[in-house]
Order: sequence, then C-alpha cells, then structure tokens
Amino acid sequence: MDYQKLADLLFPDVTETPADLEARFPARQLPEGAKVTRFAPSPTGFVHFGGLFPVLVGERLAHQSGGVFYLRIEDTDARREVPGAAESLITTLEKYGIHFDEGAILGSDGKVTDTGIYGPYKQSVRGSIYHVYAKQLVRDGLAYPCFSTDEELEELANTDKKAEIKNMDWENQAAARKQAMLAQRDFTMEQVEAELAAGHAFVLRILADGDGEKKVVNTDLIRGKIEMPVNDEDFVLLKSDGIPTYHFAHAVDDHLMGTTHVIRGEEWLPSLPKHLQLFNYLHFRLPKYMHISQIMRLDENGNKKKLSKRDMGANLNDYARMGYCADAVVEYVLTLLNSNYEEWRTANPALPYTDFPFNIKKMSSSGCLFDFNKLNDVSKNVLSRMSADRIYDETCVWAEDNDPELYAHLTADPDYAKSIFAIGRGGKKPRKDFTVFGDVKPYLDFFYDDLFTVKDALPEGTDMADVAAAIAAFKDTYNEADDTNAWFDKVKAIAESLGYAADMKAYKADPAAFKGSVADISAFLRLAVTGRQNAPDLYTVMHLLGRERTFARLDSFLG
RNA sequence: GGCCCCAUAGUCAAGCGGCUAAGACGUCGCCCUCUCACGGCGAAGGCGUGGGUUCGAUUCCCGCUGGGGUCACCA
Repeated sequence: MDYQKLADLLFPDVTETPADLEARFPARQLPEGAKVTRFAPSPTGFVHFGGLFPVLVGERLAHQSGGVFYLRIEDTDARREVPGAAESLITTLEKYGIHFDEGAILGSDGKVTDTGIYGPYKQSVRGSIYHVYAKQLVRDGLAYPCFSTDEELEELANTDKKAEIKNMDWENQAAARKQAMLAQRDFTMEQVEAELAAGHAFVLRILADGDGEKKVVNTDLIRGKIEMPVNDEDFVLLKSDGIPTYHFAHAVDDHLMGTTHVIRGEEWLPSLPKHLQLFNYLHFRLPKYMHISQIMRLDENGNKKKLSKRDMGANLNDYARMGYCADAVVEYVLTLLNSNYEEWRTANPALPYTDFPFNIKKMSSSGCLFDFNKLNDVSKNVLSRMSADRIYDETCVWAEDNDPELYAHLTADPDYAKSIFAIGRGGKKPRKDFTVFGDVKPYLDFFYDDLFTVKDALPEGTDMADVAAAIAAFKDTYNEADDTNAWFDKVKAIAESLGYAADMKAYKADPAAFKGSVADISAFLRLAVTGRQNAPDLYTVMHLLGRERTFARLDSFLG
C-alpha cells in the first residue's frame, strides 16, 4: 500500500504539514513551572455544578503558577449543540469570577469569538488543522479510511451492541465486532478510489497497535500510577463529516495550544489509553493528566449516583436562583477539592480564596456526595463575613431578579438598608442570620412600615394590663440619647415596678416569687416593635426605626 | 460481562506500621443570654470483609464484597 498516495487521495486539499503548524503555533514562552490549563466544555446546555471542579482546579493551578488558563469550546457534535449554550456558559462562569486569559470570549455582538494566538478556540472551525495531522497519520500508515457505517459493521459481525450489554454475552460478540472492524483495514487502493468516486463518505480510524495484552502506564496527578491495557480498538478519528472526535481533537488541540495539565472528570479515565496512543502516533509530548472524581448524589435506594442534569443543584445557574452567592458555592467546592481549605479559611477569614495555596496533593481520589448542609454552613459563613455594603449590593442583585418588592425597598433608601445590614456585622463573631439571600426579607421586613406585620402572639396567659403599663412606662422614660446600658436599666426598672424580676438569676432561682422577669417585659416591647418574638438587639432596632416610628408601633400594638 | 477507579462515623475528611483514630457539617444535651443570631462546653457515631507480611496493621500485598465509571461517527 502506498500510504502517501492514499493520504493525497483522502486529503487532496491539505497542503500544510505538521511542521507548518508547529511554526504557526510556536511553544509558549513561560517561566519555569508555569502551568497551562484549560476548560474545554461542549456547548450542550447549562454549566453543570460538577464542571466547577475542573474549572477551579485549572484556574488555580494556572494562575498560581504564573501560567495560562484558557477556554476552548468543544463543539464537534452539531447534533447535541444547544444554540446559545456557549454564550451563556461564558456568562455563567463570569458570575463565578472565573477569569480566562485567552480562548473563547464574548464579542461585542454577544456572540462567541476569541482572543489569543493559539486559536481559533472553537473546534468546529479548526477543521483544516485536524486534517493536516490526519493526513500525516494516513501517510504514516497509522490511520485508514473506513467506508462502512456502524450499523453495517454490526451487521457484518452479526451483533447488536445494546443487546450485548443487556445479555452480557459481551465477549464473543465484541470479538466478532472487532473482526468486522479489522476487516476494514484490508482495503486496496482500487477499492478506496471506487468508494470515493461513488461519493461515499468515510470515517478515519486509527490503526491500533492491537496488543490488548500489553499494559500502558500513566501517572495520574491525583491517583498516581495507573496501568491499563494498551488500546487495541480502531476508534474513529474523523467522523464522516470530516469533524474530529473528542479523542483526536484533544490530542491536536492540547498539543498545539501548549496545555501542560489536562484536568478533566474521571469518566475520561477509560479512554486514556486511546489518548496515550494518539500522542505517541503523533509524536506529541504528553501532558500531565489529572482525573477528578465526580460529585454524587443519593438516589431513592440510597446508592450514590452521578449528579445528573435533572437533579436539583445540577445547573450552576440554579444556585443564584436559590439565593446562594457565587462565592459561597466556590468556597464549598474548594472545601471538597482541598481538604485543608477550611482550616486555612478559619485562620484567614478576610483573605480572598485566591490567596489559598491550592495543592494537588490535598485532592481526594474518591467521589463525594453533594451535601446541602455543608453548603449552607459555608454559605452562612461567607455571608456573615461580608461588609454591610457588600451584602447590600449582593442582596440587591439577587432581589432584582427574584424579589422585586424587596429590591424596591432596599434601593429606595440604600443608607437605611445598609445600616440594617450592619447590625451585628463586622466583628469577630458576626451574626449569621442568612444562609441564602431569600433569608434577608423575613429577617428585616419589619424595618419597613408597609412590610411590618405582627407575626407572633403574646404568650398564653399574658396580663394585658402589664403589657399596657410596661409600654406606657417605657414611653415615659424613653430617651434616644441613652446608651444601650442606660436603656436597658430603664427596662429593668419598669420590670421591677410591675413586680417582674429585673435580675434573671434571681428570677431563675425562684420564679414563683415574681410575676415574670425582665425577659417578659422585653418580649412585650419586642413584639410590639418588631412584630415577632425573635429579633436582633432591640435597642439598635429602635434607634434605626427612630423614636416616632417606635412609638407609633407601641401605640398601635395596644390597639 | 471486560477494563478501570474508589473504600476511615449520616456527610466531607486527617492519618501515611505503634495514636485514648484529628477536625468540619449535621444530630442531641448543657452553658452564656432580655429574645434571636453568635460564642463556649460536651455526647452519640467510624477504619466493609477474609487472608497474608510484620513483634505490631486503619496504614503494605492479595482475594472477596460493596459503590462508581466506561465499553459511540457524544463529549
């Protein structure tokens, strides 16, 4: 077989050589140790929560080492492509603060375009590049055209793949299939010419070494040494429309774009031998591989399952809707990614997560279960650490889309709203009232007259005369200039005058000796002013509301 | 079924041959406290299993079991 002739026959339009491409895309000039990583999603829908794992790892590794993090769109399957998915993907990641140094970006027209000298970064428009290498493989006798469709192949082998799996009579049928595929290798130049002349399409298959008994070894950055059978399957390189499969595109792109570390989900592990073989055939330097465990969920039977598209929390955009701020989600993922992250966070509450020394060695090789409890805890802490200004801004962004009423109130008087958010915030032990932004409104609605309602009731058996007396006395002695201690001393005095214990210890020691305690008096006031039994520090609340509104509520409470 | 990955409490996890087997979330109890939210203290709960190796295994090796992934002209 004259491989050169075959190559020309198959790819008559390809005039460039791999050497030309190498010259066009010279190696990157980066400092020693700099890592080049990428996120390479296929635009088939929303960004999956699990996608955040490789994204964060890639981003940290690249930027921590002074390297490059780029975005490549793997749109080689037109049938699965969802219009606008690439665009929304970029927008979503942006909201999570993920910055790409090069690759696919959003143009001024809102469409995907790109930036960087190793492009284009959309695989669908890199066809001619793949063909250069495809031609080389054919010329080297390492790839061949196959004119049979998958169905025809199965017919030849008298098998049905789906049935094989079900019947589990895999081995024999798989062997038959393989035989049928192998038969395709035995073509003659005349046959190829005839097929091409007839206008038949072909797929380009790799000519696999064929010794599945031998092992190939690779050192995974997380799992260590992995030993697998050498690839012996003539897998497809180029589909019949000339577009490459993932495997081929991965090899060519990551080589040309200078990727040093391939970070991807563990579902790729089984196809690693294919990639090792391809890099070898192509004489490409092998990147380092890291296969990340998948995030799981629990199904009805209590088994772990991959967090799939339809599951709650699978869509990264869901979190914004549910009221989680992007930082919290990122922080949660980081705690799963690096086991010492939480420890670091506790020691460095104020630093941005980008200051955390991300370490591959601290990554776990087993898949973990998604845990809303933990996310909630992380989120609560993230929100509690924010400044009043920041949480005001974040809440507004959320409320604009999800709670117009709240949004209107917050933005009507930003300073007032911020002073509400400032309650118990900023110290070493900040209040932790919010897990999600949806918690904000029920927490602070009573600060707004038109949202204020009396939600809770006085305890059973409360003496209304005492309530009225307490409120009257409170109004009589109220002085806005009082500090919190002076204020509370007056409340205590009122309690005492009504036969309620001013000292809680005394009350607890002998409850029967009093009608109640200062806690009860406070509860009366709190209920009147906030409409509920539980609220932040009453003194502060009253000062934010102001004397007039405080009194108005005290008055209307009595009816 | 073949191949591959994984295996410490309900969850996430330290551990890397000798420990009363860290810590976090969740759960429960107590304390603090004018309520709440914090904060503090404490409790319950764990090395899947059988063989080796070793003076000694959670730790190293093998089998088993369990869970997961994968086996496309999808990525």
